[in-house]
Amino acid sequence: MDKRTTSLKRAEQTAGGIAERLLSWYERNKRRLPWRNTADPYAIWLSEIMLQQTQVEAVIPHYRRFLERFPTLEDLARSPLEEVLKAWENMGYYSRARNLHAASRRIVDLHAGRLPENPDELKALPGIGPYTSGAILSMAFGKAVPAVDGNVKRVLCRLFAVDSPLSDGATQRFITALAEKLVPAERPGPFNSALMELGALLCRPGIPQCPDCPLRSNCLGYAGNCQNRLPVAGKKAKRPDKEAGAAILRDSKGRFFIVRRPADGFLGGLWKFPGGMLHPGETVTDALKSRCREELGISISVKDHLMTLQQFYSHFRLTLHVFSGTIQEGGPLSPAAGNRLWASPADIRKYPFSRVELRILDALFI
DNA sequence: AAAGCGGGGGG
DNA sequence: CCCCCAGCTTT
Repeated sequence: MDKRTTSLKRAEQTAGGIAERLLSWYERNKRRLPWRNTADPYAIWLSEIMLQQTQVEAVIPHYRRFLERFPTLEDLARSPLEEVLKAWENMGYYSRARNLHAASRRIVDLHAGRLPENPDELKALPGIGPYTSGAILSMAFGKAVPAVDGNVKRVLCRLFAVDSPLSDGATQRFITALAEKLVPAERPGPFNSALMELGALLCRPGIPQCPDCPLRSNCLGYAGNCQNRLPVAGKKAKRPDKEAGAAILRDSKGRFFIVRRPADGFLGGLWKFPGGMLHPGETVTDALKSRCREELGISISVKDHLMTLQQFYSHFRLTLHVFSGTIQEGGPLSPAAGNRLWASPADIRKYPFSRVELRILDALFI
């Protein structure tokens, strides 16, 4: 019989015992997390979006602040995107905020303000994929569907000694099939949370804490002493180095000239200081003048070097040279006035910025 | 299937 | 330096 078929059969046969021991362990060892105290589908949805590729400890303060600022789905839907991005500031992956906002409006318009309870309608909402759909359905609506995140993939790879690369689509489908066999009809939400909690607390990347594991007797990885080598990762992409310039342009009143980034691109919708990437062989001064000319239609002169910052992003590493400067000609507020403005030191932190701009403001004591 | 998309924690 | 993190969307 096919190896994966055997594993699926094994999953089906052992599912009951696994769920029982895992849930028992979970009740005794689970962390107290803010989103575990609510039954509000909106709050659960919000937590799952925030937790995408983001560690629990980093999410907690943002989650509390966000719910305080937008207590209900309706509050979120009727607020401007700018305020949602401000609440998302410093969390990264800002498309999550844009999608959350867009989805909230769609839910109000098409679903009477309530999150839909079927997978197809959920996954049709922007920002909700297979994992988040499963998490909402099981945790908010009690449906017996899996929620397969990075933790669950790692746990199941070890539990069933899956040694094919996780980057492979077929492996991912197989893991999901295993999870479907395991998720119980009773308490599917806590079961999914428990599987993730096991991955976060014991079955961690690298060397897992097998002696404490409630599923050790079921674990084929432990039995074969290959748990430390699983899961098998795919190949990783190298991050290129990039260089950019930013110009701090102030008017006679001391206000800062800031520009809003395009809505759907890198750090989309957030504000920045004018400037951009250096082309090969270009000096910072030339790049600043050219990018301001090309993107804003303004002519600037570049004065003093203020600072140089390094910022790491998911797919490249940026060195950002920050210079002061002045606007020579070209009315900065026309024609695209909606995407550029003068911000006073008292007002500037009301606009959403990414991490690197916040570091510049900090360094300038603004 | 691969790339684009942030920021932070930990080894 | 590396890895990983309660992933999704676009190409």
